[in-house]
Amino acid sequence: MGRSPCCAEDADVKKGPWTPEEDQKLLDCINEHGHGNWRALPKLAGLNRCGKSCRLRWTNYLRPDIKRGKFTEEEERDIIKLHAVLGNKWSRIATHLPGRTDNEIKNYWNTQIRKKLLNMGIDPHTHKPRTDLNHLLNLSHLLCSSHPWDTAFKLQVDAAQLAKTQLLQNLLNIISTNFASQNPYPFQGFLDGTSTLSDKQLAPTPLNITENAGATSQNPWADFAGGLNNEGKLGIDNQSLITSVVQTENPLPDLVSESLDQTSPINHMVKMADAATYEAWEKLIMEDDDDDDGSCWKEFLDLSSST
DNA sequence: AATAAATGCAACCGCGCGGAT
DNA sequence: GATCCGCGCGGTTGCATTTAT
Repeated sequence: MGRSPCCAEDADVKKGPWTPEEDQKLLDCINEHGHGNWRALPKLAGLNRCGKSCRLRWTNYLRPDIKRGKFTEEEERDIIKLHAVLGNKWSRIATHLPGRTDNEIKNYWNTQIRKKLLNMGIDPHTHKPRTDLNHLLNLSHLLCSSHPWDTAFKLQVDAAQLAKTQLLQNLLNIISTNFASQNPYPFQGFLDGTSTLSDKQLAPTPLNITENAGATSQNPWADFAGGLNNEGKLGIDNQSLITSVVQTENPLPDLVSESLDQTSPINHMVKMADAATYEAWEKLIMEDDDDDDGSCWKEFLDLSSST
């Protein structure tokens, strides 16, 4: 025979929100006896609750090391980076964010980050650009003709902000171009040195903001230098931004998707990847984050929330 | 001010893994 | 080796609060 059933099978245990009295009982009990055996704990604490419910209350709310309050930008970046490698492994992600619970991170992802990524044109499942045309059209619409800076306003708009917006638009152009040519990894060339973009394409070219703002470029990089300085050179913010974007795309293995095609070879590879591989990627990402000033995600998230 | 809709979050549900019997 | 269950996890639900109309 195995063990006896948990929670005394359909016992009339209380469910729903915890009262302060219940919290105190649970705290007192754990302080006195620890929480080695969740099943036995409710009885020990004098609680009419399932052990599972007690464990959840402790890990998600009562634990003394839980950090309360809003997520910082750094935490947000870490979550995004880790999610790109680990997928919805919230508990694994939580191990890199001291004081945050998996439940809290999961909720934050679903309510905040997910929306931001979608607004940025990034698929939150794959961390790759969204390819549906409707979205690209909507984003382009937002960035271009219908935007308030269509007329005199654009003469006054902050040049750096405009540069960022144009950069995003150009990135979308590149992405859509590469997708159109069946290239699922638009930044792969930067990784292996076989970039399909020439130095000429990458080089900044002068741009008349008043004429070109909102125009759709045939060459994705041709008017990349929007918002540049008087010499027509790319501003340092944009240089670091594009570098960050490329670097952020590069270090990752095939990204984890929640909706992987079960028959695809890639999915098979993902399944076969051993835990050590992912741990190595986790480590790499977190180390990379130490060296990174975080400008990439911050810029993107700021930009996203301002549109 | 009243109501509806949207949002955020705590808690529950169900499943899989691994250990105990 | 087979069976059973504790535990932890990810997904989902439901309620309270906030925002929009």
